[in-house]
Amino acid sequence: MGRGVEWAVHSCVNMAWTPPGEPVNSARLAEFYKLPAAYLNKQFQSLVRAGVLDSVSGPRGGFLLARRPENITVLDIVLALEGADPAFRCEAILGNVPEPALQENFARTCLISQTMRQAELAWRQALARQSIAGIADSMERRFPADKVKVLDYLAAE
Amino acid sequence: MGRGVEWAVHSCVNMAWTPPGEPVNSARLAEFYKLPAAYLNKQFQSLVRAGVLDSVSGPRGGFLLARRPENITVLDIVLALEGADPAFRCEAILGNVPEPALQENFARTCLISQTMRQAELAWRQALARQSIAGIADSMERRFPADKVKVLDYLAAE
DNA sequence: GACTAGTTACTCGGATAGATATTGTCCGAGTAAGACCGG
DNA sequence: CCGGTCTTACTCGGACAATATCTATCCGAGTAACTAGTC
Repeated sequence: MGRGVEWAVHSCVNMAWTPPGEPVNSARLAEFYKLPAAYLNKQFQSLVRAGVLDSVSGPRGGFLLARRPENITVLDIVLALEGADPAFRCEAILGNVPEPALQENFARTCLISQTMRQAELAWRQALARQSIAGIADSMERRFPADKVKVLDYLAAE
Repeated sequence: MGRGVEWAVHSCVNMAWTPPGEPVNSARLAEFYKLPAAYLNKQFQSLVRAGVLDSVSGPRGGFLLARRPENITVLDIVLALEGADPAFRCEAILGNVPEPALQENFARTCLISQTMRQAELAWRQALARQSIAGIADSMERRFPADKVKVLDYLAAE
């Protein structure tokens, strides 16, 4: 899994903390986390294309959540950055076997493919259960001062 | 996920079908599935290092399951080929933030890392539930003739 | 003081290199089978 | 005919390229804010 996922989730949590409608400067975020600014920017572009973020150009521009944080899941972010295709692609190598009879049987009910799909489904469901709002709320409840500090840092200067 | 996983699982199922103690020729398997022989061989080497397969050198050599197929799960194969490290590596970028107070708080209970770990755990559990024996049995029960054909092809010539 | 036009600086966006992991290939070390020879 | 030795061919094993993907960087297009000038 790409490392940009971690950055993106943290960034989205911060965006959930900022006042709605107010964009967050991506360079400032990168500085905050000591990340390569241009690359973080590139990751955000993928999120914009996926409809997770909106972008604002020009001075005092930046990125902001495209919808309410309750409706953005960790899965949305992962799929936006890693691609929506399943990690396990069944190439149906059993369709290549010399016996035509086997081709039909195997292709229809490839148990391996089924197993992989079930596992990946469980993985996606676990990620889909966690929303950005949920993470942001939990963090805020545990460490109330932190949200203020983050916002101060992003707003300062 | 590497494509070798699919090959390896299919191959292990076939090995579960062959008489115990009898190695399967890897080149013959590759020919059966129309796969690059040398690369399949390379994948098997990883499985040998992981203790999933045993290898037999020399004429009439090949690979065979290192333990009973009931005790080999799909997860074993995936971890052997993809590495046992979790796909999501928490780089603890929150440990880089300028505020020392935040470092401590976040590092201890990084909810994002927790979410990712839970998801991956669910994924692994799903894969660990399926054993090679289970897949082989299901296939055989559904299409009894197939096992015979596969064994014939591998044994022929 | 308020409005408008022009300038400026800032931010996203995609196009462009570099690093890393994956995929694929090749040849040598070791081995077991089979051939050959002698008893 | 049987046993032992030697040769031989076969298979794994790891070292070596090619390719794709991920990571990182740079500069241009577009935009909103700011400035200056005018009414």
